[in-house]
Amino acid sequence: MPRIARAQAEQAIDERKEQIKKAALKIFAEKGLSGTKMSMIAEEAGISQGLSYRYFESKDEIFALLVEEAIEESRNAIQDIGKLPGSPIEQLRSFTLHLLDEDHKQYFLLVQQALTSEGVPSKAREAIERYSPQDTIEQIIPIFVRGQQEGQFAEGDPYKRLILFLSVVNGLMLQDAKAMGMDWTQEVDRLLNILTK
Amino acid sequence: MPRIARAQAEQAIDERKEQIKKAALKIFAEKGLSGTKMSMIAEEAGISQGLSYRYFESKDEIFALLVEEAIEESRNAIQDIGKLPGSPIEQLRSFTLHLLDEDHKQYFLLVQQALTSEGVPSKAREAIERYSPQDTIEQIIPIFVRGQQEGQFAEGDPYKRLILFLSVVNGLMLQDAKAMGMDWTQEVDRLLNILTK
DNA sequence: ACAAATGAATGAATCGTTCATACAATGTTA
DNA sequence: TAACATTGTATGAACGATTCATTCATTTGT
Repeated sequence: MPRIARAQAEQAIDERKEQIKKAALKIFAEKGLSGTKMSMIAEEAGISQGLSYRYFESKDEIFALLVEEAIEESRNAIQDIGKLPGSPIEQLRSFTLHLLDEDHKQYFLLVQQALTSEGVPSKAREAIERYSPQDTIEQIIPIFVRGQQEGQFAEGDPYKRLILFLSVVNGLMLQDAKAMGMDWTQEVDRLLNILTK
Repeated sequence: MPRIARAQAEQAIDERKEQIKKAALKIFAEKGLSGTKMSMIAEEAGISQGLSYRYFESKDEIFALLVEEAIEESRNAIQDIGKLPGSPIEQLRSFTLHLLDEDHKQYFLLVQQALTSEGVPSKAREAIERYSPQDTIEQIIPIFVRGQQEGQFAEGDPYKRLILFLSVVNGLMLQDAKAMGMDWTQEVDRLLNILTK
């Protein structure tokens, strides 16, 4: 077989894999591990029932793979936040908008699902334990504290404030995912009012 | 059988029913219809697998019964809100605290589950259609509008604002139900910042 | 020819529901 | 009061319908 054809074939395979993963991510994020049926993924991807198994070993493999990617993504998103330009409020604002952004939203929700579901594959469990969302909060705390020192943010326990805030964001995403697709990105400033004074 | 003994027996039956319903409500609110197994209800109630069926026809019957009760509750809670003393903010504050109150929280979540689950028993579906949470918002809108006129609340489409607010409250409850039981009631004023200016 | 794709078929697991059995409380008889 | 009978309550193992991940015989496209 010629090199070129082989390379093309491999690329086609990768594209299919991506297509399936993208569909799976959407459903997993919304419905959780046990709530997602392979048939749903197939339908979302526009392929037949069985085809996923040409590209992946099992449902669990897909889930674990996505969780690992989600964590990787999350890690990247957070590393940058402190280096963003602007005041603490603007930094948090960018970060929140980033979270609410379609792709990241799904990753975020996926990790939530992995945290609250039963029977999560061990591969995924380990990945989460290695980098828990607890760490997310601890990364953001310095920004919040700086905001307090500069007088923009309300006083009080930063940890508790941020938990509240992230819970709200999380809840909003879930709500959004289920019910009508309202666009909350316009309302981020209202949400930030929870933190400011 | 003497009157007295019979009356006692009937009361015992009612108590058992309540015990089972209470357990079921807790689990249904948290896990939804299909997420709740009869075994979970039994465990929560501290009884054996099969006993629920001496007191209820089926899982669906229990669910539908609870949904009807929840709607009844909800209707009552909302009727009063306009008559509460104080400014619009204080009225909304009372209302929110009321929602977050343990029992009502579970009813509130149950209705949400009924709204977003598949395969909801027709009895429950009809009850919800008769009195949807849409109405909840419409009942609250006058209060919000008054708040806007008096300058306490931010400008903008009241409907959208309240959807946002209730979504946030809802999300918080779900979060709360899943993760550690943090007490958010202290944070209600922060949440109300979403609505005020 | 051959890989890609299909979707019906499989079979294991899940879970609502039932049922044979045990138990406790009350009633009956002597 | 003691022995027995009766009734309603509770258990948890077993049943059977259904669901769903996975497989595979077949078709499609190149």
